[in-house]
Amino acid sequence: MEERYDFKKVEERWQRTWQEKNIFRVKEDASKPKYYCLEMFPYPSGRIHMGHVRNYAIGDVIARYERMRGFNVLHPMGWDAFGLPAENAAIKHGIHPSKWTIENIAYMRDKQLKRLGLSYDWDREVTTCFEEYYRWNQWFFIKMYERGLAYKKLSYVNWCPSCNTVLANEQVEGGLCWRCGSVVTHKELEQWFFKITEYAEELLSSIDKLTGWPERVLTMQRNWIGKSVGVEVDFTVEGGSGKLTIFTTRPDTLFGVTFMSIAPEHPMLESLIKGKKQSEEVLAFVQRVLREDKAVRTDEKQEKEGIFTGAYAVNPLNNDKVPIWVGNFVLMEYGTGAIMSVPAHDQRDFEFAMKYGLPVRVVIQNPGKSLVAEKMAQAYVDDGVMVNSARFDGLSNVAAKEKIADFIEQSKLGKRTVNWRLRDWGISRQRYWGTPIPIIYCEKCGTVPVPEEDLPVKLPMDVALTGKGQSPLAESRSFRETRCPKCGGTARRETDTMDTFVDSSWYFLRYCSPRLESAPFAKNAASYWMSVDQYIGGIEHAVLHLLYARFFTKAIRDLGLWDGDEPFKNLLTQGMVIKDGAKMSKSKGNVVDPDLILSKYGADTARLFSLFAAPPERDLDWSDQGVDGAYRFLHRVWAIVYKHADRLKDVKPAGTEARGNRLYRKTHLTIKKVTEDIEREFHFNTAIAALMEMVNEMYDYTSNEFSVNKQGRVLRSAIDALTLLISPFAPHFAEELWESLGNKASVANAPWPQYDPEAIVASEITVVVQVNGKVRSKLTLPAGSADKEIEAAALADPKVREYTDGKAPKKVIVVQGKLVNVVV
RNA sequence: GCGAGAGUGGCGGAACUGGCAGACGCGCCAGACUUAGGAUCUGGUGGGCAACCGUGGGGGUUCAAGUCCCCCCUCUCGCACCA
Repeated sequence: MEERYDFKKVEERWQRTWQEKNIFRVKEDASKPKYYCLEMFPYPSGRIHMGHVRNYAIGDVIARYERMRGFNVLHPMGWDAFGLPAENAAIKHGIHPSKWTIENIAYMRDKQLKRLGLSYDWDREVTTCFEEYYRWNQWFFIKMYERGLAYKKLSYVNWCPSCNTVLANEQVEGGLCWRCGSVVTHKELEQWFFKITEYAEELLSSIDKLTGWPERVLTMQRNWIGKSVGVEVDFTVEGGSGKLTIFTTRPDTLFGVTFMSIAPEHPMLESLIKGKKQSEEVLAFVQRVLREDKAVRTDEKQEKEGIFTGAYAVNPLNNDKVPIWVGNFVLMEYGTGAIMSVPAHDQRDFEFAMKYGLPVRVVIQNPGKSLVAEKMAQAYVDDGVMVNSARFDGLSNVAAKEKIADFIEQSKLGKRTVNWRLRDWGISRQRYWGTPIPIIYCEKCGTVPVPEEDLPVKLPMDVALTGKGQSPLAESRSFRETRCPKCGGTARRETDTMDTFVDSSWYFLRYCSPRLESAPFAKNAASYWMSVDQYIGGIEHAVLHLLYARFFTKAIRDLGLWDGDEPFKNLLTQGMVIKDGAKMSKSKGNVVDPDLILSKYGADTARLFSLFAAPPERDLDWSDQGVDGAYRFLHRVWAIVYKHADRLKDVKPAGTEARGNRLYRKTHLTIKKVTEDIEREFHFNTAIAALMEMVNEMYDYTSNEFSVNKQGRVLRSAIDALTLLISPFAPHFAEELWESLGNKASVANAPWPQYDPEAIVASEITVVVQVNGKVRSKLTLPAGSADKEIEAAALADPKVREYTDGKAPKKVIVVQGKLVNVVV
């Protein structure tokens, strides 16, 4: 151990040692409990940013802690390596996406991540753009195709004009592209879909099992899936031109229908307006609305507009004749594209009725005060008693919901049904750098999946990328033209590639057996390692990756490949790294480059600071001065250990005989505190604060006359504990101290310290004395003093006497060993 | 509008079941060592001269409230015409 802490030497040395000795290589071991710790793998953009540093530092503390607790820890890392930036770089700089990606990975792995000292089993590295990986994307696709979970249909899709590709619903944020922020347009295209809706019910119901996930992620998923239970009801169109089917979640308001509204795209529109005097006007309205951009039209602030079609529908419950309107707010893709409108009990309908002078009919009476239709200023949407609803009058509307639904089903007027907001997952992308969809189109045989033995369908390397036009793969004749696997005739390949979110939907399973060539993963390995015990990543994936991965896991289960329902048992969503109150971004000029921090302070300081400055789930405010503080702390620890290490090398650590010693007690209190803080929601910031307190105590303890004989053993046990406790946070640093104390094996595999409950018992207690709830004095009493003794001591206290002014106390409250409140 | 989370010193943040508000760190002030200090160590540091006042604001419960209850304000994130 050198006198001065030289982080560069220390970190390089231990990184080399870990690698040479394969300290973090793991394999299945039935004799040990397993722990799977996973951080969301990065996109190889070229450089890591502070968000990555934070994410991996958090994961590494957990992995190292659980390892020391005796778990067999799987802690892998890989690359989400397909995606658009590689293609854009190719277009801009003329470098092949493959070369660009592989060079980025090499830099990020060897020059950045490895410098952070993360305890990964690098032998399990997974790279999704390699054939050995993406062939299994294709294999899953075919398995899903065979089961009807992958299908092709013509559909309106979200189209990003800037990225030149399709986007899934999950990738459109407020009408803008999630990647580049361009306004998303719509296009009709033949698209491949994964039938995620098949799992809608289970994806929703098993959310309740995800007790280790943050509530807001669960809420976001629930909202996204958007289950709504209701009834479909057939209204007949007056004049006999068929049925108009509507969906409602409020069958209890059926008697209050005063008009109907249909979407401008509704297929019945044409027949409804045929021969009506207003048909031209209606068509003009519809065309105007349809020309508007979808994002604009569906903006809530957009004024609700409509026009009467001239046609009427008959309410099957009371035979009322109600006008049919076209509304710009009615969505063709939700429900049936037609709604019944009940202005008395729906605010939107109410506003629409007021605007166009349509009638209001109350069918649910407010039990408090009587509603009068003409005097209503807004819709009444709460529960109440049924009125104006024939034989349902007098029932509570909650009961009537069921009764009316029953009646509708019995009379064959409609049926109970469930509507979902969740749409099937469109996975076709008209881009190059992704997994080719393994489908062949044959004129004779139609759509033919590529046979398993012909996989992978390799991504050709000689495709010209222009960024213009359709799928780049369509430009490659050698790729496009092929033979039909069924009849051998000429055929063409599908030239779209898969959404890269397919890659990340099962990579956690691949880590279980990353080099397996016969299957995506080995069932026994997955049985041992899965599920992921702790998953860590950003909140931005709440409904993208995290929903797709859950879907894939369930589909994989149904393929019989793994016996589990959910991929991630516990989820930690770490906050963003911000600086000067804003997210780090090039345009703001507040980016902190991890490379600079690593060169100036080293990995251990960078890790320590990013864990100390805020609890993991909160945003972290980066502060250069705060980093100095973390750096200083390590130097301070180094200095005190260096000062005593030589003398203490052969000193036995103190045992139970040291109970009662101040530093010994602090040591055990710190072991307790750090352990509990890690266990309790990973509160690393307070755990590190406790370590700082302990170091302050060590300085205090050794500042006066110090004798190795008398105090050395206590100090030795303090330094031992400190080294172990700090090792998940500052691993290189801890290894160096651990070695200097005479240990041969890596601290990474040393057992986590245990505290001695007897050692933390205090011999004296400080009792706070309050008069009328205000702190007036403090008493130091022997531990275990009885309440009566504490009370007597408090009343005898001169300060208390002064404040009670000689009056007899009205009441005295004694909180066991802690506090006395004298009430006068 | 709905849902989730948050408002505590000059700053980042502590306070786990109601019981000393401000742990720990940054910054600042003073001292020591020094030719020097942007190194290190030691001490101090919520406001106010004081009584006292202090956890976004206003009420309440309680011997005791950052913590529990009611009303309101602000900020962040997500969803948002879903019938």
